[in-house]
Amino acid sequence: MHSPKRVLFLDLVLTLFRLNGLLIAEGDAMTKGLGLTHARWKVIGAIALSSAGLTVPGIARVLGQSRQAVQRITDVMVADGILVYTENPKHKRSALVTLSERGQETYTLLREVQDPWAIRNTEDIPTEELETTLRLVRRLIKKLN
Amino acid sequence: MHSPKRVLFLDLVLTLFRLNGLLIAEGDAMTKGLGLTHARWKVIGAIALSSAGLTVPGIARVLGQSRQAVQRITDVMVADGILVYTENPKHKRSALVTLSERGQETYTLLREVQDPWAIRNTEDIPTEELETTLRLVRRLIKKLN
DNA sequence: GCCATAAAGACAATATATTGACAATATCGC
DNA sequence: GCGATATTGTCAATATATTGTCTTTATGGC
Repeated sequence: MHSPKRVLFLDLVLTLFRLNGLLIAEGDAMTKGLGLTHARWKVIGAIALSSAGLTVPGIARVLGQSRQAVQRITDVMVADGILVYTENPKHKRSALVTLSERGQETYTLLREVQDPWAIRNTEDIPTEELETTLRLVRRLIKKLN
Repeated sequence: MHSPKRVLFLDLVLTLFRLNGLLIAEGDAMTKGLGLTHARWKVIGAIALSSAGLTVPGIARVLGQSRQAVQRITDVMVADGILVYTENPKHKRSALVTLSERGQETYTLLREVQDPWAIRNTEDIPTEELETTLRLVRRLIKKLN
């Protein structure tokens, strides 16, 4: 059982855990001035990146967490006036979660720190490598579903 | 600011969050019979994969979390007889965290489910792609440090 | 060796996430 | 349409993680 891919894979998994933690810490540091926590900017980011519109369980699937955890944070964010539950034409019970006007302003501010950060982090990385990685990550996700 | 790499990167970050969650869920399902939780098998995995030996803050760095969170779980695992704090020749105060005899047995059982899983998940993925991804992930980690 | 700076353990407060369970409602194959 | 199955919202208990703070000790440059 000395498959080199086995070790490579387990190493990758561990390294992904680490990157995950660092990304969250980085995001929190970056958004400190905006009154956001990672639980919040993750939700905002997921909504913003989705073209179709997302329900609470949909956000949970995209973020890889339990729908209950997402429900909790979206409820708070709706109460805070950042998000709005809007009617879902495709599902009578499960509302679409959208950005309120204030939420959009917050997202604009988020983009102002996030965009330069994203560009800074990728300027010396070939597009091709980013694509390969994204493809592989998606492939792994498909296996785990 | 229509850098395609920007969108690619943000998409990657979100996708990594998702994979992270799925990996944890998968690991928990896989280790259910061993009485392990993800907080525990992550620590065991980190120790096992490190050749040098790790301290509590060292494990925290590898896993990308706070040293306090790791301290908490290692304290519990030492109390449970899975881990042992052993003297650290390189640092007088910060003990090395090692597997007890029972911890090693647990690790053996862990390997028995983990190895087939790792092989199964990579059998149709070229080694080269795994290496590219691991390299890119490491590169991002370095930037975020 | 000395000293400024960094690292580590410890404790507490709080935030976030998982898990399990239940009722209500959608969805989809037929 | 109908009915089995899956999904969703909700509530509660618990586990896990972050953050802030303080004290104690290492570490590394001089």
